[in-house]
Amino acid sequence: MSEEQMTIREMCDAYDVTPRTLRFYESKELLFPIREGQKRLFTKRDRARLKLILRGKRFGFSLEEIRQLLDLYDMGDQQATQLQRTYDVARQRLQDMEEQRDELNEAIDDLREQLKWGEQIIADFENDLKAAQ
Amino acid sequence: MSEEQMTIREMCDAYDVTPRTLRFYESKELLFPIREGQKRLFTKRDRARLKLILRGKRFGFSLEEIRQLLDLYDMGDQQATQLQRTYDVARQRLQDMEEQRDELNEAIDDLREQLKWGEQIIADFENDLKAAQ
DNA sequence: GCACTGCTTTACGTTAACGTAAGAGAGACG
DNA sequence: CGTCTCTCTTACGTTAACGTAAAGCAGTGC
Repeated sequence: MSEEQMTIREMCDAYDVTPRTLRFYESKELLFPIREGQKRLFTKRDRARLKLILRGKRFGFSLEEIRQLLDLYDMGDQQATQLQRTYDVARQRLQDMEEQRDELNEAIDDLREQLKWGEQIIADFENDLKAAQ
Repeated sequence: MSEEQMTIREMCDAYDVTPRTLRFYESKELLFPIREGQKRLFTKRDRARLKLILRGKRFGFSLEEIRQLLDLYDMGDQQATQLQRTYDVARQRLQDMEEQRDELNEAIDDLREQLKWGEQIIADFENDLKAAQ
C-alpha cells in the first residue's frame, strides 16, 4: 500500500466505490490508472479526480458533465472560449439547482399542509372510535 | 371539446405531453380516463391529477412517489389503519425531501465555492492574455 | 503441485420514463 | 366506396450508470 499508488481494492475501500465503478470511469476517460502487468494502479491524480467525480455526482452532474469540469481543473493551455463554456455549464447547473431547491421547498410546504389534514382526519377518526365504545 | 371530457389530443395540446405519456400514466394507474367505445376520455379529475403529476416531476419525484402523493390527496373514506399507513408514507416522504433539500443546499454552497474558483481562474487567464499581447 | 485470493476482460442484465414503429379499427368526408 | 385522420394495442428500442455473472491469468502459501 504505497502512498503514491493504490490498487483497485484500496481505492474501493478508501472511497467506497466498487471495482466495476472504477473500471467504468476509466472506460469513460474520467480516470487514467497506470498498469503494472495487467493490474491497475491509481495515482494521486486519479484520487483527486475521483474525489471531484464523487462530488460532482452529489451536485447532480452527469458523468459527461463531470468530465468537462475535470478538464477545467486540468487545464493549463486550453483556449479561453472552452474555459468560458465549461464555466457557463457550471453556472447554469447552479441556477438549475437553486430552482430545484426552491420548488422542493414549495413542495415541502404543500406536503406539510396535506399532513396537517391527515392528522386532523386521524384525530377525528380516533375520537369517533372512543365515542363508539 | 366538451368542458367535462377531453380527448387524448386535447389533453396533449393542453398540457404539452404526448399520447404515449398519457397512456403510460394510465398503465401506471396515475390516470383513469373513461372509455367511449375504445377511445379514452379524460375527466376534470384526470386533469387535476395530471397537473399534480407534472408538478411532482418538476420536484424530482419518481412516478411511483407521485402515485403515493396522489393517493394522499384522494383520501376521504379510507380505513384508519390504511390511513395511518398512508400518512406514515407521506411523513417519511417529507423527511426524505427535507434531507434532500439539505443536501441540495450543501451542494449549492459547494458549487458556489467552485465557481468563485472558476472566476478566479478565468480572471487570471484573461490577465495573462492581456499581458501576453 | 494445488488451492486460494485478487485481479482481469467480456458481455449481458437492470431501472425509469417514456419513444417509436407496426398494424388495425372506426368515424368523417367527398 | 375509398381515403384521411384519429385512435387503439402490442411490443421492441433508448439512455445512464453501473450490477452481475462467467471464465481465465498471476502470485502466494503450504
